[in-house]
Amino acid sequence: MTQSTAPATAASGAKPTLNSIAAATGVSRQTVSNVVNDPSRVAEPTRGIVESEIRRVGYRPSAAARQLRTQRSGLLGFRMRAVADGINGSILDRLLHALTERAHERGYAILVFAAADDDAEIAAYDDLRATNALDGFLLTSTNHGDRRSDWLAAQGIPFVAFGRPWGRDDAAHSRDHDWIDIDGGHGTAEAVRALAADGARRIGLIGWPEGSGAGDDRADGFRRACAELGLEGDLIERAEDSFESGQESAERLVGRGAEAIVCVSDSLALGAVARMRALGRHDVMARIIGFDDTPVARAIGISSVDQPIEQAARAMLDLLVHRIEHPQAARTDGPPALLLPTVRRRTVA
Amino acid sequence: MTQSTAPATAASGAKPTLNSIAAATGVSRQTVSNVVNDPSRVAEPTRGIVESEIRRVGYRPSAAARQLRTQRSGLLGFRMRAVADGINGSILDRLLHALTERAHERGYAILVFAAADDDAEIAAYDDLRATNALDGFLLTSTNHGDRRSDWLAAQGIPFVAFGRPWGRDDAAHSRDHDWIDIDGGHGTAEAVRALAADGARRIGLIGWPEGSGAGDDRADGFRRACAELGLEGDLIERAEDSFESGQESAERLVGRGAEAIVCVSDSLALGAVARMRALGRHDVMARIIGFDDTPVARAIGISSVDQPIEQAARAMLDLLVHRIEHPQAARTDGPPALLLPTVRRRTVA
DNA sequence: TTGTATGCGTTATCAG
DNA sequence: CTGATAACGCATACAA
Repeated sequence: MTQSTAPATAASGAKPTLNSIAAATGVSRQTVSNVVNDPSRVAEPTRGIVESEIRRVGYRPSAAARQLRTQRSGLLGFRMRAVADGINGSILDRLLHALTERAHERGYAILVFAAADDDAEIAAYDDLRATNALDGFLLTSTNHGDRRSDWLAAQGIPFVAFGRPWGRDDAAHSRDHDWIDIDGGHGTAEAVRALAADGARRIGLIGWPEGSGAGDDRADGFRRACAELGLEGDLIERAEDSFESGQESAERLVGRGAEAIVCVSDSLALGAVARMRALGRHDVMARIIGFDDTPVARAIGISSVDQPIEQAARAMLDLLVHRIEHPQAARTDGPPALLLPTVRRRTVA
Repeated sequence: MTQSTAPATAASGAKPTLNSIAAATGVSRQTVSNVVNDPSRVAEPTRGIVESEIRRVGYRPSAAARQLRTQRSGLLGFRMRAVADGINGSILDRLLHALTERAHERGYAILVFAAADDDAEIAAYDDLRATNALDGFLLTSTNHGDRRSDWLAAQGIPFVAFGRPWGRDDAAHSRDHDWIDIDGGHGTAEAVRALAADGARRIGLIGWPEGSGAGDDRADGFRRACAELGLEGDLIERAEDSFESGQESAERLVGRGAEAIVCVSDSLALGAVARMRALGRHDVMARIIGFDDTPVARAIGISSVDQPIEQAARAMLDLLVHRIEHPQAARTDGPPALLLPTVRRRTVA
């Protein structure tokens, strides 16, 4: 156990290669390659010998050589976005974490890159694909008329989006490409139901400005649930995603008679809670539900809609890896999965 | 402007290569290579022709081929850690964002990988280095007797750490390897000074349990500043990094007579603020300073020590890229830079 | 200044 | 079941 972590770097001199172990075992290089890539093809006496030599010298195939030959890199691209808010902006960081682990399990690694906007992102795709031969891309924050997915699809580059193809919701188009999403509308609807079960009748929503796919979806869920329950569904304020917006919108909503509030983000919820506390409206403060179940919400005790990010990451990788490894395969049947978030109830300290 | 983003994928058939453009321009492949890698070596009539052809067909060198030849990948490794807290855990996410941008500027890309613990991280180094030929690694969260840096140094693999080589603080050892760090002690000291300037005499500290490099450093800075100012320096509580710890420690500190509190993280500060508010101690609440200047602190209005992460990222990349591209170069003179954080004063809403 | 030859480590094809 | 041969795209020494 002198070097449990570094299998065989110290002992040998030069880096082991197919050739070197072929020479050492007296078989052809091709046979060694077969032992590595398709062991069933080589008969037992030989295979054992080669395998043990491979272990002995700690041979690892060269990704570069393999990539040169196969035109595949085992790399997946993920664009880093500037953290907008940081409170719930962390949702994408959680996603990246989860994707990294899942990718590793499946033999892929993730290459992160920076891009200022969607056009820069497309340029980066082009570049990374041409030079580094990335096998596919992981898209986030899709939106109406997203040019990125169009471009990738046109190029025939495998990718999967976290987010629906907004704006092309007829059945035909929704299968335009692989995607996975979380049913935000279901989340806000559940939030409304939870609040109603608490006895609230006049429930308000603090949403994002109209026009964003995810934002409109969450607003729709809110209205749907209100209609179902026979509640007034127009207690809606829309504002950009920030603490301040949460404060102001919340105040406006209680001014309009709201007894409870659903927020489409924890930033907004945090602001709403703060303002309600400041106004002495502890009744409303106890009935605020945020979105994303961020650490802050957990700490403060704000109820929040929890998105199954880990599950989404796994699904994204399943889709993408399948697309990469079976390029010719027909699209999978049925619509892609829409994962369901869960409301976490808490009590503000 | 039909394809501003995809220079030349549509027009040509096969992917352009050195050979193909050599053939097209009637020069040798080597000359084309020179035009790409060392334009000064080729004379004007030729160079212009080749360059325009390169642009025309949108040629991009193959990273795989280049890597196979040069044994360099242009890839830097960064380990993703499980988000401990999320409130200030985001500091590493900020770092990754910044590193990604800086790396891009210098022609490198970042490969993120998952590892459960430091041993797994070392195993990952070994693996990524052997297969993907990563050029170097970016370490975070260094600690006492860090085995990762020892291993990397022993292997002669370029790397740079975000964090000092804790525990080997004699001058000789502090130059063991490249690192960059932020002077946490300076941050807490500044916080103490700011609070003292506000008139506070009995200032408390909520720190992390003894034994972590960064934690002890911040505690030291606190004591140093107290001593300087002639203040009592033993109003210290140490607890794990969480909202709850912040609440409890803060309560204990005011029980011991504290009029103001410095926290080594925003999670702790958030807890402290909440508890002070609950206890009606608005005087203390207004004199709490956190650490990391997270979005939450900004939103709530908690003062916080702001770490110059972007600057650190730039410095890390300077160091690492230099080490990669000039392997033989002597270590730079003088001690590595210790960046100074800044106190951001705010008022809790 | 330009061109020629060779090899980086691997896998695919096809023959034995 | 195994092995010889070729090619992936590039860069580096060296020759012209």
